[in-house]
Amino acid sequence: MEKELLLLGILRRQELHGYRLAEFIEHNLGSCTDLKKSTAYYLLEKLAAAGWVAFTQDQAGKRPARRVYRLTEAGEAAFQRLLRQHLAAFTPPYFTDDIPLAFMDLLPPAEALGLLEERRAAAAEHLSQLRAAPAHPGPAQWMVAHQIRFLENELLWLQELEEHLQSPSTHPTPLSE
Amino acid sequence: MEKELLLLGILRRQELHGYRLAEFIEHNLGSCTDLKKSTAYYLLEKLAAAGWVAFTQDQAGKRPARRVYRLTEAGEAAFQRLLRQHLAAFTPPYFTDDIPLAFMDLLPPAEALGLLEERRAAAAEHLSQLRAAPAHPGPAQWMVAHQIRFLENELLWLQELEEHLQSPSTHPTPLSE
DNA sequence: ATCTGAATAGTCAAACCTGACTATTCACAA
DNA sequence: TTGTGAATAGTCAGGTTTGACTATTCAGAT
Repeated sequence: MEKELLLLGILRRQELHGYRLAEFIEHNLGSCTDLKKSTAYYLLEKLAAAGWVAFTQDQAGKRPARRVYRLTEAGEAAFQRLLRQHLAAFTPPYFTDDIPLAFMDLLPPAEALGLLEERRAAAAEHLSQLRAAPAHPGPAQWMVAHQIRFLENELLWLQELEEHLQSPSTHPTPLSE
Repeated sequence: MEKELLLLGILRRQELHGYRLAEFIEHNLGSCTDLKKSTAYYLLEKLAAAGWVAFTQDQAGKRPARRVYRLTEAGEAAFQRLLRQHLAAFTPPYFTDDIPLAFMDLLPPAEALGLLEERRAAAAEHLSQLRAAPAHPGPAQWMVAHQIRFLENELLWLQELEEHLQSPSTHPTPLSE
């Protein structure tokens, strides 16, 4: 339900139609969520069916009427409940990028090393993109901060992984001690 | 395609029928992937349609015939290609748990703090579960190691977040400097 | 005045994923 | 030998997500 929570939280601040909402998410939260435009439309209909948002038709000129969504009272209650519930919960994430690590041993160490260096370069690039971002002040601050924190840790981890591949003996194996 | 890569990599080592495959994943990789049994069946059919795996009917007694899947040559080629491609790539993960952070400021700081403490306790619990796991040696070593590394960083980050909530002035705000 | 490409606004079929369900076999206790 | 619960093996309807598509409006170039 986290995506629903996000939509509720945004609509709570200001009423919007689907396109604006999706645009807002893409521009402000693009680095923190994978919610796509078509998913947003889908979820808006679901929220409307649940009575958590309502909409009015906004007929401007001859173009197809836009649905302008706003939070209902039931929606506000749901938002409050979901916010608390999900703030207290911890869900371990799954890293799809980790799957190839399970088969690294099938490659010549030198090749694996080269590929991991590519990966680390991509991660480093991504991190500097994030750091360079317009530093827009807003509710996404903590989300971005966490993402940065995560990436910094990833870079360290990838470096250690590479060091292990270079000289397995002098560097600790994963779960060792 | 990472999930497909995982299935290919497992079938490459040994031919299996759907149930064994799903069981293997659940037991050995449960903490690292969210691949479910029914998804495995779905993907197996997809892989078969693509010609990357083939199956033989294994009729034992009166029970419905089991499909025993094995890697084809095309599957081996695909595996080699996908392994290199995904080992070199970096895909930023999205943390659904971060979404509520965007709305933390709507709660009284004391309440937010309490909820975050719950979250950190859950994360710590999860970490010790992982650490206590049977330390099965296998190809999943690096995946588990990464997960542990990630969780350690998460705990530190949550602690800092809590400290900031307790005394915003003396602890740095997210993107500050 | 008209043309063109970008921005706006949204739809839809197809792909993906999952929980809940069915059905058989097996171990073993009663 | 019969009943019971766990393990085995898989299916399927329904929910979710997405890329690709349509269609309108608008700003500025020609």
